[in-house]
Parts: sequence; C-alpha cells; structure tokens
Amino acid sequence: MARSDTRYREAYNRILAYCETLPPKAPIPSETSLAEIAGVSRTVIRRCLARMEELGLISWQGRDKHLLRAPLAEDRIAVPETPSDKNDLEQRFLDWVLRFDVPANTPLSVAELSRTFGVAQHDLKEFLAGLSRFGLVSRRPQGGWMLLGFTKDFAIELSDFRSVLELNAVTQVAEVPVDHPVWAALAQLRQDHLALKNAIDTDFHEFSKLDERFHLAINSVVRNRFIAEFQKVISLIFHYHYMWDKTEEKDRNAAAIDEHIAIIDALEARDAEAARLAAQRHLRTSKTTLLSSLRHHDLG
Amino acid sequence: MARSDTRYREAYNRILAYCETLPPKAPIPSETSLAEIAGVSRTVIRRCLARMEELGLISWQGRDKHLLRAPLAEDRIAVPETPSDKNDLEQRFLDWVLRFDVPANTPLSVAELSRTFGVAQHDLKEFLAGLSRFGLVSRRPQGGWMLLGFTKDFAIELSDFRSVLELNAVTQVAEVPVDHPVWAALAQLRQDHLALKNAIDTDFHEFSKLDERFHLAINSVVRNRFIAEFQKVISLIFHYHYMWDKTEEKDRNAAAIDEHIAIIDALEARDAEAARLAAQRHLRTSKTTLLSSLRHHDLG
DNA sequence: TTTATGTATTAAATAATTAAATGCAAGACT
DNA sequence: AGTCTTGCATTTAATTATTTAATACATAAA
Repeated sequence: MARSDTRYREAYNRILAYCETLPPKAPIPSETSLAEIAGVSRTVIRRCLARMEELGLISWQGRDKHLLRAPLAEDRIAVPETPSDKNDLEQRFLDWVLRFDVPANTPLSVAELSRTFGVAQHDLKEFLAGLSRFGLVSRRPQGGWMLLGFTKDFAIELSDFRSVLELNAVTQVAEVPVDHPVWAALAQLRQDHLALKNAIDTDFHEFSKLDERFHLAINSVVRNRFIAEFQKVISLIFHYHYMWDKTEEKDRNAAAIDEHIAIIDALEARDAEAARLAAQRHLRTSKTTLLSSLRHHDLG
Repeated sequence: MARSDTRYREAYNRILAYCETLPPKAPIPSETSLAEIAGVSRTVIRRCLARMEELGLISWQGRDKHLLRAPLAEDRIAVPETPSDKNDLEQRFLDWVLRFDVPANTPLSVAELSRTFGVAQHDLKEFLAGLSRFGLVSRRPQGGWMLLGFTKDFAIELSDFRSVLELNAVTQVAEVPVDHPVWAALAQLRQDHLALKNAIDTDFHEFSKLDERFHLAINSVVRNRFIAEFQKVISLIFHYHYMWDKTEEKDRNAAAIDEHIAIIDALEARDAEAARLAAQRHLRTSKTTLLSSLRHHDLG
C-alpha cells in the first residue's frame, strides 16, 4: 500500500554512478546540485545520502560530506523493473482491438486490460479517458468503460474527418517551397510506386507499407499538434483494416497505386486544385474500402 | 476509505417510490425486475430489500415478498449530495484558465484543483488525461501536470485547425438542401447581424454572443463526433479571448459583422467557392485577433 | 422449461497511506 | 551583506487496500 520508491532507487544508483567519477576522498556536492544531477527532489537525495552513510560509503555531518571509499557493484540497490512500457499503450491497445476484431459496444474491464497489458489500473483509466475524447470509448452508467468504435457511423465519420485533414495537407504540400524535404520523399515514393506496379502480381501485399509511407509524407508538411494527435490513430486504423480486407486486394492495390501517382503528378505540377481532386478521388475509394471491410466482418 | 454507497441509497429511494405506486399488501416483483426498474444490479436490490424488511415495510422469505405497509417520507434514506457537477468540469476549467489568465507552463496541482472545483482527485486526473490529448496539458516528469496552452504556437495551431474545420463546414453548408434548418438559422442571423450593425455604437459588446451563434449554426451541419469534440474547446477559447481583448473592440466587431454577412450572402447564393473565400478572410481576421490578444497579455 | 433466488467471484470506486516535492527559515560560508 | 546550504514542516502525488457494486453460475421453485 502506497506509492513505490522506484524514484528513490533509481536516483540512488544514479548518484552512485556519479560518485564513481569522483576522486577518492572527494567532497560531495550540495544536496541541491545532487538533486539536479539525479533529476529528483532534495527529499530523495537525503534518503540516498542516509543510505550511503549507513553503508560507510560517505561521511555526512551537516554540509560536510566526503567520499570514504569507491562505490562497488554490490552497493547498488535493486530497482523493480517496470513490467511493460506504458508509452506504447495506445499502439498496443488499438492493435489488440483491431487484431481480435473486438466488436463495437464491448464492455472493457479495466482490471482485465490492466492484466493483459501489464499496466497499472489507474494508468489504464487515464488512457481510456484520453481515448474517450476521440469517441472511441465511453463510460458506462453502471461503471467501467465500453468500446464504441468500428460501427458503420464511426467508420464514416472517421473517413470524413480523415478527408478533411488530408485535403488540407495536400493543399499545403502544393504551396511548400522546392527545398522542402517532402519533394524528395515524393520523388522516391513515385519510383517505389512504379516499381511495385510492375511487380503487382506477386508483391501486391507490399502496398500497405507503401500506403502508410505515402500518407505520412503528405501529412508531414502540416505542423499542428491537434492534427498530429489524430493522424496517429487514423493511420493505425486504416492500416489494419486494409491489411485484413483480402477481397480483391490485388486490384484494389493496383488502383490505389494509380491514384497515388495521380496525386504526386498534380503536386509536382504545383496544381493545387488538381491535387485536391485527385486526393478526393483516392479518399473516396479508401472510405468505400473501409466500409466494405466492416460489412464483410458483420456478415461473418 | 472505499467507494461510496450512493448507488445503493439512490436505488433504495427509487424502489421506495415504486412501492408507493403498488396497492396495499401487493406482491413485490422479482429482484431482476426491480434491478431493471432502479437501473442497478441485483446486489444493490438485495441490500434495499434487506433494509425494507428490517424496517417492517415488507415481508421477505425466499421468493415470497409482500408489501406490509405503505412507505412513508421518513422511510427514505439520505443521499450524500454531489458537491459539484462533474459534467461541466471542462467548461469551468477552461473558464478558470482564461478568466485568471493562467500563463503557459504553469504547474497544475491536482489537489488544489480538486478543492477549487469540488471534484474528486481521480476524476480530475481523468479529465486532465483527456485534455492532454488536445495538447493543452501534459504530465510533468517529477509528477503532476502542467498547463501548456496559450503560447503563441498554440494559438497559431489552434487557429489553423479551426480554419480547416470551419472551411469544411462552410463548404458543406453550401451543398445542403433548402429544407435544412441551417437556412432558417442563417436568415435569422442575417437580421440579427443587421440589427446589431445599426446599434453598434452602444451594443457592440453584444457581438460575442452573436459570433458564437453564427459559428455554431455553420458547424451544425457537420455531423461528426471528432469535429464536434474539438469545436466545444475551440469555441470556448475563442469566445473568451474575444471578450477580453478590449482594444478597438467596436471596430473589430463592426468589421466582423460585415465578414459574417459576406459569408451568409455567398452561402445563400449557393456559391461554395465565394463562401470559402469569405470564410477564409474572416478566419484570418480571427487569428490575428487571437494572436494580438496574447501579445497584449504578454506585455502587461 | 423457464424464471427467480442463493452464492461466489470479480471488478470498480475511493479513501488511506507512504513517497516525493515544495516552501520557508535559520545557519554557514564567502 | 549576500548567497548558498541545510533542517524542518507542509503539501502533493502515486499507489495500495478496502468497501461497494456488478456479474457469473449453480440451484431451486414455478
């Protein structure tokens, strides 16, 4: 019960490592500077110093602190390893939802999710609270959460929103100076598209990666924290759905390659209007594909 | 320590109210149906029944439950009133940030916020986690949260994002059928704008409300959960900043009225391109105003 | 066979608890 | 004097423990 002392333990080892760089019998800097070195508060530093004194590593009386002997490997303190990264929780969660085809309106148990993802319950709750801002999950009246996503309405609204963002991005690309890295990226993408088009009969499943690269390049010109946040989620969802809808995959991908090239053509000609139209055409296809992949799933 | 029994207390009173509708000595329905009536689980219902039996309100043996006497006012159980609504927390929080001009990079104390807003700490944490999705707040390495918002970059990106959403909305309005309620709303708005323009010398501060109504009407045609979520935050921020930047308020508002009317003109002529251009002009003005309001704050 | 109840298990909300951060005053050193 | 350092006290935050509530399943009654 009560919070862990991981912060202290990590700080302790960090301070120990710092002391190894000091000459023998060197004076030890002030608590404040040690706190800065370890990136923690003075409270934690004092705990560290207390332990170091106890172990006979240092002498400590008031502001007189001296190193008595060089720290050894066995002086280090054990840190409870974090069971699982908490940063890529979003990636892993969406992956889980899509990979296992978790249907819409599924109740989500925080306790269970906490186990499967190896993340503390309240961290998960915070995460879900964040997702609820995207309308992906919501609180249930009787407590807990529920997955809302991946109904038809959701897919339509997601596609529409994606279109709005992406058309904006395309328009901006057309107005960007020639020395912007996006032009090099697009030139490379054109070659890779043409190469894949030639080998489409065998390598058509390679398109998914290419698609992601293409849209990432287009959106890279937009520097906007709000849009960036959404793009992460959007691209993940589209990516997976494309991968799993296997109906007419080869034909779909071949068509998409042409659509991508049409966009690149228009952009390199700096024809913003043509690029918008080409992008619109492509996004309409994407929307249809996403919707049909849902329909296939509904039917079994 | 441990969760409150508010759910039980509310259910109890609800069941009592239901029993008042029953005739004397009536049999009481099954636990499952009572659970449905009160909107809680059977566990809670059984607690309710136990208390009702204890008070002599009902007899209860196995599945034989009968009303013994009509419930009285004093049979009701006290429910701890929720100190403060938790739903409008967003409104109140943003209001607080903007009204007190909380500067960017201010550490936010969950404990303190919890007191000022009368909301439990973990509810606040969930709320902040949600806001972090909008890039308004973020976690601090040493724990807690910090307000990021309302730097120049933030304002620029917010304005740009707003423009993207709003230009999309304007385009959609132009394509909406004649019987859509937006047309009636716009007709009314045109009149109100003209009326305010005539009385601009005295009533210019009335514009803020009109502005909000105008943008709400435009955006009402877009049915999209993602966009709707953002619009709430965006409109609130712009609304407050407009209200507080008092420099040349009268002139600004007069100009904005003309810009609004220009948009309405183009829309009623179903000229999507002209409407986009008019909206673009207006949004550019808005952005400038928002930025200058920040600049004024920085200097004083 | 259906429906209701009894019982057990699991999950969720929330306060208690400890770790850590912060604030302030007094003292030491330059 | 003035700055830096420490000692001490207070406040805050993370995390567990605990209670309430929901759910699952078995059993019994209709």
